[in-house]
Formats: sequence, C-alpha cells, structure tokens
Amino acid sequence: MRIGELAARAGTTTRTLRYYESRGLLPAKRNGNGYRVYDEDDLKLLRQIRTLQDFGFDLEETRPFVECLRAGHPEGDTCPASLAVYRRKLDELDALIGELQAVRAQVGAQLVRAQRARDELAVEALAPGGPEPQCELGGILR
Amino acid sequence: MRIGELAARAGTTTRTLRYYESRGLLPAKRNGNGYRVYDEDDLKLLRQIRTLQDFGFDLEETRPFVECLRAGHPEGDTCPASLAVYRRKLDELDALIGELQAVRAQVGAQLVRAQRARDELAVEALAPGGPEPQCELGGILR
DNA sequence: GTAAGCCTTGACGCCGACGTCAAGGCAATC
DNA sequence: GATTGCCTTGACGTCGGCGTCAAGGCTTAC
Repeated sequence: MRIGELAARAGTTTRTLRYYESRGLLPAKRNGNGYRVYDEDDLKLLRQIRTLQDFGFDLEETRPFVECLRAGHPEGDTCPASLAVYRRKLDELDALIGELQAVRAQVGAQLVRAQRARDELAVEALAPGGPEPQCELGGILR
Repeated sequence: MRIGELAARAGTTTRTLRYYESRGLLPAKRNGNGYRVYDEDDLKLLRQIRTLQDFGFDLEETRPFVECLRAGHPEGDTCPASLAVYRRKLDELDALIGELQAVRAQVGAQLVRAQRARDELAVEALAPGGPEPQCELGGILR
C-alpha cells in the first residue's frame, strides 16, 4: 500500500509518516516511480508508535518498541529496552502527578485564602470598625 | 533600581524582564539615558508573576494578578478575575491529573502484561512442549 | 489531451518563554 | 583615554511534532 492508505488506516497523516521516516523510525521501500510502499507489518509498527504517542511518549521513546517488533517479536513491549522505557515512564508519571498534586494543593489553598480575604474586606465594608468573628461567614456571604 | 538589580533580586534574568515588558506585563519607566528604572512595587509584581509561573501558569494567566496589584490591592489574587483564573487552573489541574493517572494505570498494566509474556516465553524455552501453570513464576525466574 | 487525484522533495510556520549573540551607548575607574 | 561593566535594541535560535504551501511528476479516467 502507499503512504495515503497507510496514513488513513492508522488515522494519521502522510506528513506524519514522512516525518517518522525522516527520523529513521519508519523507513519505507520505494516502487518504480519513487512512491513509498508499505505492508501490513508497517501498519503494525505505526500503530505501536501511535499508541505510545497517545500515552504521551516522546517519539524517541517509541524506538525500542519499533525495533523490538522489527526484530521479529510478536509484541513491541516484551524486549528489555521497551520494558525499561515503560518503567522510566512510570517513574516520570509518578513524579509529574506528584508535582501536579502539590501545585493543586497550593493553588487550592491560595484560592481559599484569597476568598477569605475578600470576605473579610466585604464584612469590614458592611460593619466598619472592628472584626466580628462569629461563624459560617462563608455560607452567609455566599 | 535598574534591570540587572531587579532581575537578581527576583532570581531571574534581564532577558526575562525585557520579555515581560514586550508583552505589556511589566512596563518600565526610563531615566535620562534610556535605562529602565524599577521600584519596589515592580519587584512585588515580578514576584507575583514568578510565583504563578512556577505553578505552571501561562504568562497571560498572570495578567489579572498583576493588574489587581497595580490597581492598588495589597494582594494580586483577591480580585474576581484572579479568582476566576485560580478556579480555571484547578479544573485544568484536576483534568490533567486524572488523564495522567489513567495513562499511568494503562502503562502499568502494559508493563505487567509484557513482563508476564516474557516470563511465559522463558518458561516455554526451559520446558518446551506445554505450559506448566504452577505459581510464583515471577519470583523464581526473577 | 487534459483534468483529477495520487505522489515527490523542500522549505517555512507554529507555539511559549525565553537564551544568546551582535553592535553600540553611558558611566565610573584606573 | 582606555578599560570595565552596566545598559540599549534587534534579531536569530531552541525544542517537538508536525501543518501547510510550492512546484512538479505519475497514472488513470474522461
């Protein structure tokens, strides 16, 4: 099959396939008139790449999987190098998720603090002079 | 103070300050010879920007905070527009964290699956012919 | 023969937040 | 007056993964 069909079958674009080839990730044979020609195995490689890309893997990180498949293994992720990428990615994800959760907590706390500061200013505007520390201010003031 | 001192006091670079100015975020007065001149309030604005940037806010998202400070409020995050940015960012963070956790789960499952596939192939290589479904294979085969 | 629909290579554009280099001006010090 | 160390503007580079356009070639259908 030619580049357009492969792209369509994998749900991507010809530009993407040419880009992968330029990176040495998905080289293609050529027919008489210079057109790229692909087979079913290439589709399998491409699907492996796309799946990992959807997971957020860098293109370079997909290379071990592709090479594993090209080496004849029925699946791209059973080779040691692929497993190593999985593990490294898990570590990265854990680290990133942890950082994001920390940021979320900080931003959440800032939001609460800023809202409380607003409420206090509003109360002061209503009853100027001093604070009236009762309770449930948030509920009353909306 | 001039640009170099402000940058140093905020732990950033002069290039960054000029970039902020080019974005209209942190305009500077000029002295006689054309040098940028800043005061303590500018340092406060800059620190607000940097804090939010460290949280992963886009530069544009810091603008309401800066304008809030410049409007005379003692803190940049008590204005409605700033609170709205906080809330939007919390939603974004929650969505992103959720996606990453889903990816993490998928990748983790793939790792387990791929490792099991390897182990089974290893067992077959040791005892060719048929499967020997005992237990603790992972432990024995390392 | 010509229009349509594939394909080719090459090259520039995009996004964000700056880094880095170039060429030159101003001020203080030796 | 010459060096040093600030400062100025302008402009190109970076990173990844492509999008998009240009100019042209091949094949098939009408």
